Amino acid sequence: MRIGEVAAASGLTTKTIRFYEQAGLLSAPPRTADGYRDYPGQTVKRLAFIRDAQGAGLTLAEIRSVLALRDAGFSPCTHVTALINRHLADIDQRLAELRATKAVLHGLAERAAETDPADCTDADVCRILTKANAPSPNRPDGPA
Amino acid sequence: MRIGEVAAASGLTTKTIRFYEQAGLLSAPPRTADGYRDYPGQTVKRLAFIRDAQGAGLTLAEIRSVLALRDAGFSPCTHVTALINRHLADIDQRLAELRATKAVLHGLAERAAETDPADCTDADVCRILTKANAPSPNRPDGPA
DNA sequence: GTAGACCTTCCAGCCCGCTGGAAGGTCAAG
DNA sequence: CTTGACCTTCCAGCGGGCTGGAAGGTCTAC
Repeated sequence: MRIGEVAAASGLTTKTIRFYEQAGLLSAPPRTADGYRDYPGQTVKRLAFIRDAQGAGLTLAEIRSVLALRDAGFSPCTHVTALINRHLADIDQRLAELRATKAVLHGLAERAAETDPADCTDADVCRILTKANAPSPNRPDGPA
Repeated sequence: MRIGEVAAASGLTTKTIRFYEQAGLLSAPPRTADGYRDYPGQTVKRLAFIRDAQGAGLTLAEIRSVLALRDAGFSPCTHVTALINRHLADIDQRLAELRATKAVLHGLAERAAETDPADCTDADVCRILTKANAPSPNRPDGPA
């Protein structure tokens, strides 16, 4: 099938499909006499897999690694399990960061509510934001 | 003071400071006779403010808008409050997304635990990740 | 013959917040 | 005089996942 059909069947754009090829997620398909890409039907499944894996939060690079294992004849189960666990850990960390930021913002919102704009002088830029990190005993550091 | 001193005092790099100038967060300082940037002492405070605001999760574009208001002689309080509230909303949404992804991954991890690699055939790429082939009877699928 | 739907390639840009490097100028110390 | 620290400019790239456009080839239908 041609790229447009694959696109329609998979819900992606032709651009994205070519991009995936270029990114190593799809191998280059055979070409018709006039140079058009001629995909086997499984490509649609492969793209569906990519979608699923993306939905699970895997990056294209990770998905590529899974596909490469499979393409090389290995069962990627162990690898996939490791990826899943790593992503779970990442997510937990990200959740913690977000919650910390949320707490900071809540504090600021409170402060905003009780701040008189008249107190906000030029020197401070903005009194609401200025001392944000100061009173906190343990600052979450680094723009992660 | 020269850019290096400002960098040392603020904990940023000279690169970053020049970048901030270019990004409109700092106005171009006067120059010494030999063309070096010659910053007033307040710049360090302004940079500290930028850090604080970043710590609160504001983007540089937002911080620029706050600074612009202040520089124009307005009190940015209302604006800042709106930004804070918007960020809180964003964070809640992001938290929800992350939790959803986490749930998906947990489901996958479970499936991984009970999947026999031998069942994982070439056609599937990986049975753990493939949604369509999921034979689990009790998996409510709800993409967030 | 001509429109238009499809395909091809390659290059560029998007967002965000920097970071690195090249190539040069300026100053103080030894 | 040389070394080295500092400063200047400009340009490029990172990661992630595409997306857009230009400029062209090819097929079908009318």
